[in-house]
Amino acid sequence: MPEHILVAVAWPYANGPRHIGHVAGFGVPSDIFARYHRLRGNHVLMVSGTDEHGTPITLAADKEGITARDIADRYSQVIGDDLFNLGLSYDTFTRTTTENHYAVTQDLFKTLYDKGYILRQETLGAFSATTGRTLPDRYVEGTCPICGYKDARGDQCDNCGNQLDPVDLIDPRSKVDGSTPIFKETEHFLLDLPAFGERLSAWIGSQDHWRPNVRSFSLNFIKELKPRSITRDLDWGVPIPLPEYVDRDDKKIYVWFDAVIGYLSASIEWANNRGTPEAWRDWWQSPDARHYYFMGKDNIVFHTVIWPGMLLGYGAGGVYGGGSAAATVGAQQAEPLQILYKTLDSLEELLPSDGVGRPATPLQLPYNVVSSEFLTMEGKKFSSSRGVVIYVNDVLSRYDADSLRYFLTIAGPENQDTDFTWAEFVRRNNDELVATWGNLVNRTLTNVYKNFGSIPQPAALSESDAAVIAQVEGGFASIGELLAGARFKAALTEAMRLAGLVNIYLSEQEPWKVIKVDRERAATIWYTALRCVHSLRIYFTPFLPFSSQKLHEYLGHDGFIAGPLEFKEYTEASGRSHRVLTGDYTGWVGRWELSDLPVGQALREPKPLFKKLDEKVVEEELARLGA
RNA sequence: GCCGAGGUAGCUCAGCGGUAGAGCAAACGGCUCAUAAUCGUUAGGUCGCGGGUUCGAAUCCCGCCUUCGGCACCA
Repeated sequence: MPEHILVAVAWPYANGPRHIGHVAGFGVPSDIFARYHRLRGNHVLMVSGTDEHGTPITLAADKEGITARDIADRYSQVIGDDLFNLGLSYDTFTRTTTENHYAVTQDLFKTLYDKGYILRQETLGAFSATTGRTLPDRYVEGTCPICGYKDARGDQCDNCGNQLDPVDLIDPRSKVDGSTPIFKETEHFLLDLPAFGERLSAWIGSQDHWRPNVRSFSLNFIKELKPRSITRDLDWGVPIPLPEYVDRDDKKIYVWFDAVIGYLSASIEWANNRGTPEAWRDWWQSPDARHYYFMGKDNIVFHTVIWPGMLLGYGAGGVYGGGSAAATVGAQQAEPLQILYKTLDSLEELLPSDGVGRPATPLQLPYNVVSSEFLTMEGKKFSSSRGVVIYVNDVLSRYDADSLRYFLTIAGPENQDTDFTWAEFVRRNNDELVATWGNLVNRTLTNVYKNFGSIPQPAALSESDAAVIAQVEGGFASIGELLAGARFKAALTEAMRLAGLVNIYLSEQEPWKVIKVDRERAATIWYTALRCVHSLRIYFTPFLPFSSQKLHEYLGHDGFIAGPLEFKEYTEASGRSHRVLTGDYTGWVGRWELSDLPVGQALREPKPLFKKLDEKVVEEELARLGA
């Protein structure tokens, strides 16, 4: 039975281009996972988008004298291009600035508010005297009241390590322009996380299949749950859906609150865009669906505690959870919802159209939260400001996506921090990817193409022929199990080991010698190698989609085993349009199972799958870093 | 400071209660179909330090050293 698998990928923040550490942590792993499950015949929905609200984007905009939307537009484009070029096969990669996302976010907020899970509280906040903008704690600097250190930050003193409150700093100043901040009382909304404490504790405690660090970290975190602020004093965000706030420009929903809702809103957008507006429910309201979230370790609690808390609170309520707009927009709530959405022109189009009568069903909680560690760069932390950074775009402009995907999988930060160095990148590419897998494919295809032109008819298989075939074909089970368990590094290692077995087999059999005396035996040896390559092609497809597609074609097969992605433009009610990264993956032909190697099928002229890199690129890239 | 994760061969990492592993780098040999690719052999570690539990610990517990992450208004 095919399963419904939601692959929910962390939303890259659109205040600049993303570096390879970001795609190493969640982009490539999530894509491998999604492609594997598609090969298994499961119904995969892979969603994400650019995260476009929040203070850093407004600051970047101020710096350039343009609007926050300008910044978000620019980097949403850049990031989308990067993900496309890396071959990340999202069903929908959208943005948090769509009307759809605003509507879903406001529904979540309003529903939680109506249910009493959102509290109101007056707090003291810092504001810039020059711009009137809010200053987050870390953007206020001053003298530490405890140790006297002159450049303490509002949230913490880097000298004595004590946690601070910006109000207590002596001679506070704005980190942005040095002006003295103004402190004033402001009302905020807080998510009542303690209300979910027991349920979260029981739920997390029972998730035995999570990676241990994710589970223990989360369990520890919820020991001391406090209400968490979900609004900010800033003009760039989703409007607060309450009559007294919805039109105000000085207070919006906190970016993290809306960002996690993106998983749901993007699923709904996907369903709408393809003309089946209810289809998202097969993932979100089906108890059999499994949700996998991919992110870096700094985001764990947002996905294991805060978002699940929001989902628990929302339950089967709200416009989306209840199964239909009509069911929840009953007599009592019809009016507030009108106010709620009055900034939108056409609410109806955004709401489910035919869900009336569907039983209220709570939205699904995460099944697994797959968190990665961090990638470092030549031994140092990535830092855009200090120039310790390699942008995805930069790498892809000079090297193949599959080379980068290979490195980020085999040497990525799956279980612990790992280091990217150009020397390792070149070595992994040349000595592993090219030498083991690329070379096996190349020597096999060129020999067969040259000597037979098509897949040769084998005679009876010898014991060693059968043995190597059996070992390689065992990969469907062994590699499949590793992939299903999100153990990507081990899975790729196993695939490489199996490819190596075939190289050994060929060295022992020496078909290039045999062919001079016994053409039929040589044909059998090459058939055996081809049959292994034919299966290995499937194993490598999730990891290396571009080269696997080429191999698929060289073997004489038709159709896409890993086909093209596409951008589509969608226009919403307001008339504003946005670009979505998507693709039609249902027509792809590969299956994660043994398939016949058709004897007599003509091969297409093979070319090397991968490029060997000159050792000089190490020096060149290091020089580029220094410059 | 509190919480958490890591410190294993020259390098990058896997193993996480049962005689120390892989790849690369190093040394030697075979092969020459293949992107001078490949195949084989050898060498290389008191598994951060100190205690403890156990028949047995890299693997569990305690302490210390060290690196990194989180600690509510950066995402």
